[in-house]
Amino acid sequence: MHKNLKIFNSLSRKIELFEPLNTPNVGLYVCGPTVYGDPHLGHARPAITFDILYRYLQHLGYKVRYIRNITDVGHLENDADEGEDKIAKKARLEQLEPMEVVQYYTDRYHEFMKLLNVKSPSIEPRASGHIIEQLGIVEKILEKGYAYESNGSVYFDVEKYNKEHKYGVLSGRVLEDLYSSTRDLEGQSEKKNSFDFALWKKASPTHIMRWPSKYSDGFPGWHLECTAMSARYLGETFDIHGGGMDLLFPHHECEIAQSVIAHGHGPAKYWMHNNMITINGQKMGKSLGNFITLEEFFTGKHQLLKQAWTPMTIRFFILQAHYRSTVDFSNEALEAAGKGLKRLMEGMAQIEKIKAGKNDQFNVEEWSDKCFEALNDDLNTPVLIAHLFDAVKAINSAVAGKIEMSENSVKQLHDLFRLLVVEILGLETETAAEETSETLSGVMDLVLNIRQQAKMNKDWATADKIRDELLAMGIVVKDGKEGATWEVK
RNA sequence: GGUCGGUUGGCCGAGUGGCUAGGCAACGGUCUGCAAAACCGUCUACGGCGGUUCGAAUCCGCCACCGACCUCCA
Repeated sequence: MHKNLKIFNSLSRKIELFEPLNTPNVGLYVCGPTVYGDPHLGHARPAITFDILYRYLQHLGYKVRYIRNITDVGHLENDADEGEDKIAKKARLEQLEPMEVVQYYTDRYHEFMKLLNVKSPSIEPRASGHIIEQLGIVEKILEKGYAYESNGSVYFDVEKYNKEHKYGVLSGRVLEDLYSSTRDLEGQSEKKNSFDFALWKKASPTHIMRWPSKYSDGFPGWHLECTAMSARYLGETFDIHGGGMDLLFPHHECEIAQSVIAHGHGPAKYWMHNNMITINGQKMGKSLGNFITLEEFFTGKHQLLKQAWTPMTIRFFILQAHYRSTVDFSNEALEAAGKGLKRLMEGMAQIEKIKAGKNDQFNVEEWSDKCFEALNDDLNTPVLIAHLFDAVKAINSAVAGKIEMSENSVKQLHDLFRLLVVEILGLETETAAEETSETLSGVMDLVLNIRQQAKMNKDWATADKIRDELLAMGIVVKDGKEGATWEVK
């Protein structure tokens, strides 16, 4: 019923109505991590952004096949495709088999994604497991004459491609500009032009990750894996291709070129790109060395961090900004996010305590429409969150007896709030209180009863002592009109 | 240098040609034995200069500053 999701398509640079190629099925492909280092805050952004999309599409009733790859080969370290494979390098440094490195960081990635409550994709293919498919595409492109062999490597001929097709449709690049801007990289290259990109790279004698092919013992070029794996699992044309904005050029541009030649058309109907997380106004990234890993956030062990932040605070922090805007990290921003999240989650819990009345001073339907409108508007989570806070205000007022809500409204609000917060935004209560044992709650009832007695006897010393010492143990006592409640901090 | 994007109140962050999100912080009040929580209220911003318009933070132009991409990056 709310099926008028609109998304910003990087290809047209416009907001478009989302219409699947083959309703109710939706194919979604997102570029995953290169597993050669611990996941940092920047990795959390696309994971969470597309997690929201995945969850929301499912909520809308689509059957979604979500592919997020693991890049474990062929990602070259230096410019001009002349560098050393990232994973192989790390492996040599640490005296490990490359696949050990891959396994370790893949596990780490999964571990942290799980903490962030990011759902697993339907399929998580590895580049190294699809060498045959990639070689198949190399073959096709060679056959069609848009690639050339050079010293055992195969390169895509961008200049030739650009004559019949437009290179740069996604990024807005013009080939002529690339001649000048990349001029100084030429020289010892095997490539005809510096902007040609590798489809297959011959491995140097010391290179450990290698596969046989008729061109050479080598490994596939970076852009090829996504073309091969998306085609294999989603078909040659699918609905949405996503990734970070930094992948827009050259990675996604090259994917389109490869696909156009190999399959006769671009891979995806919609392209979506999330913006970067910045730190002091600069992109947080590996190359700048200004990144903070997720583990550091969760433990607080980083010189720039004032304290540890919970996974849900990180998630909420990211969702408070629109995915196409940059979001600037700071302790203050995280602190504000953490407190806001607490208010939101407590508000959700308070719904249970509303005593339904006769009048209805909160229009749930109108509110609900606004919430879905925000989601439909290119996944505008910050606006959705603003609406959620409006509801929190109403909930608190209702609990305080300042406004009335009908029984039906309370029920609707309860269900909708949970749907939006838990199912779609993927926010969960993190307090240990969730796992409160019967024993503890029994003990707490007793303790609070004794305190209540003390209060009635105006024995403030005892009452305060109980409150203060519970606080020291991490249990917050909240006095209310109907007696005290408590929660584990 | 080229291409693209941004500049919003103390901070973070939405947004729209007129009805002026939200969170955090701050201040005042209600409640409370005190406090916390909660509630109510206050704080009215859109880089600069021009232009279009009855009306612009929102559209156009110029300028300034910041950033992304052009090499690996989410």
